[in-house]
Amino acid sequence: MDDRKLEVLRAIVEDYVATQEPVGSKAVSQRHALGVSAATVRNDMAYLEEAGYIQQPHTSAGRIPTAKGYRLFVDRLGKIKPLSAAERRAVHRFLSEAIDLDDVVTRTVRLLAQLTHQVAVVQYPSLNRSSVRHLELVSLTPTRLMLVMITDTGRVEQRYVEVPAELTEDDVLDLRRLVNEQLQGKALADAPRIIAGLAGLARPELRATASALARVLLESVVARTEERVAVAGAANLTRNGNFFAGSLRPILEALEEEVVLMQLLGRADSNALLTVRIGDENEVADFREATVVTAGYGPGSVVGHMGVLGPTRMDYPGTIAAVRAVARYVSEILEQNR
Amino acid sequence: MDDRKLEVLRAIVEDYVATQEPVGSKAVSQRHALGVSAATVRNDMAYLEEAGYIQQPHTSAGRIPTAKGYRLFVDRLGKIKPLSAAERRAVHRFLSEAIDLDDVVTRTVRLLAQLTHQVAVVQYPSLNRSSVRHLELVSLTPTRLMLVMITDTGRVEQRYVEVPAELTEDDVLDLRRLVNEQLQGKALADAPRIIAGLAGLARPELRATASALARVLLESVVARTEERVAVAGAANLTRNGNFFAGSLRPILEALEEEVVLMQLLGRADSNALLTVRIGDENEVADFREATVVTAGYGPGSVVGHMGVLGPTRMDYPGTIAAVRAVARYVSEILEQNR
DNA sequence: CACTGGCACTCCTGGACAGGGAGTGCCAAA
DNA sequence: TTTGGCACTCCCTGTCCAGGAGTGCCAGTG
Repeated sequence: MDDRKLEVLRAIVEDYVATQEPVGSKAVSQRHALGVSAATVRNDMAYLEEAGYIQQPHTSAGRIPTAKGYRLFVDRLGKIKPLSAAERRAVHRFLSEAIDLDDVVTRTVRLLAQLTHQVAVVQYPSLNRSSVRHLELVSLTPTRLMLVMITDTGRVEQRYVEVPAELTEDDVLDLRRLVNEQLQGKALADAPRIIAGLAGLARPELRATASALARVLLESVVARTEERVAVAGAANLTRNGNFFAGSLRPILEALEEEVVLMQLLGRADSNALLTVRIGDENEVADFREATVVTAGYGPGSVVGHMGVLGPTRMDYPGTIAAVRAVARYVSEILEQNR
Repeated sequence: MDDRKLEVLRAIVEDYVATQEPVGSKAVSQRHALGVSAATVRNDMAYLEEAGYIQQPHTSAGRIPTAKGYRLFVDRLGKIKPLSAAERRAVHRFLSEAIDLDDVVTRTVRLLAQLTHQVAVVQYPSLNRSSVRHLELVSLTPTRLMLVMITDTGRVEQRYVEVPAELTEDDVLDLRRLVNEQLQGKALADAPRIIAGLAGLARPELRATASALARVLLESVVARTEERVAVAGAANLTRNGNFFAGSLRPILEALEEEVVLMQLLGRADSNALLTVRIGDENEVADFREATVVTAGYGPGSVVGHMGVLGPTRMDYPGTIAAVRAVARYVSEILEQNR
């Protein structure tokens, strides 16, 4: 494949992204300094179409890139355009004002939506890869406890525990000491094993209570694990004239399904720094017309993913840069809070 | 105003809500057993239009209700149609499976969206009207604490506290005892006053630390107070053919602005059990074409509001019934968790 | 051999226009 | 007060036509 043909493809992608209209040979030869005439561009375009990189919505219309064309653009042509210094400062400032972990996630998702003008999705740090920092037991009534678990990513989970017998202050202290001794510093992935043996270690008269506690602990470790996601920027779906072929309906519905969102982000179990899934490359049926750009984040190892969802005709260099930059800053912040 | 005229208005509202098309005199006289001819209905319609209850999109079209018409319908004509027994059971079951307060809110908002086929908004229980049940201090590093506040509505707030001096275990115990002694059981509304005096009560060598702690406490009591809202069912905006005149854009944007949502729900500072704001009655400009049905909820006193947002041409009896029923169940659940 | 200008062809788009239909307002009669 | 009749208005749909943009192909040129 010719160098010039690649340039023609780039021109088509860039113009189409900018104008949202099929781009013709004349426009390409004029607006991009290729040094050849429109007729030559036409020949190249015929080749590119034959090869499946571009297509015509109908005869006598200009060309638009196919998913395969965008893929080539992303892989070989798109230089990532870094954020401006001002943008970087703004990102940094905004994120460093966060008051707790939830706030970091909330701010991140808004920031991504705003920077990219697209729908942003951020996964809350997965519990799986974090470890227990502290467990707190608070007695509410004699037969009711509140269990609060704090992880090293700063996440807090709380649960009510109904216990079978009345507890004294000392009982609660005992239990608190026990669970902390056993679980503090342990990875959540290992927790279920440890929790299973918990009841056996308690004083005989506290066995029943300890096993009720163990049951709830297990739930809160296992059940809610990496379920939560934050979404922002749904309004951006209406930019550029409702880009999704049909209605917004299925997209808006999918955006409220946590399971779907997890698929969207999560399949990137790869540790790749950044993933771009274009059109058909998406496994989620509703997003076959969309592009998803995701990145992992976390202090050292990856504890979650974030990304944006937009039309295949998106500004790839800009979007990729934004996602990458934000993921890095968030990772830094988590690192500091370690 | 004639009884029959009211019946005509009801017929117009019901048919328009059902079909989404202007309704003509013939349809009214045929489908609703009024026992009069179309010509008579036409006379009544002329009157209703004169009085501002209905209007014509253009000459030679049927009539559609105005906001004033809906208002009359709601006030005088709409018998609320209660949920079916099956629905009530489903609501109860779904809500009682919630595992903590956040989960109650999440489930509630989804439930409302599903029951009403509209956009649902639920305010997290306001901190203002709740009181402190327990404060927990966990030392993370010698100069860093985590503060966890548990309120009697079951809400948990966490914050990091950077302290100026290194703390021993005993120091932390001391501080924990102090803040709990002072704040436990106190209403959050009274908390700022108490917090102000906190530093003065600490041992001299802990003064600086106590005042850092007080500062953070104050923030977490005041700042985040009743800021959070949950939204669900945005996809329902696309039902019935994009009901909002213009694009969905401003609506979707408004739904991501917590401030706007609070206005939407909050203005109902009235303790009215249920509020219906139709069209212009809404103070938020973006929702002038919409109807908002809200209800307060809480154990005994109102601690938050919930509601749905939909087109003025909504199924009022059904929607009102659903909002009322859900608000009641949620209140019951909070009551139990007291 | 690659590039270029010219030309006929295709197909979308928007405006103009007419016919059909639904609904109204008014009037005279019961 | 109600009713049937009738003329009128206006929207909606489909058709037609001209204009425009873009293409493919071909023959000519360096």
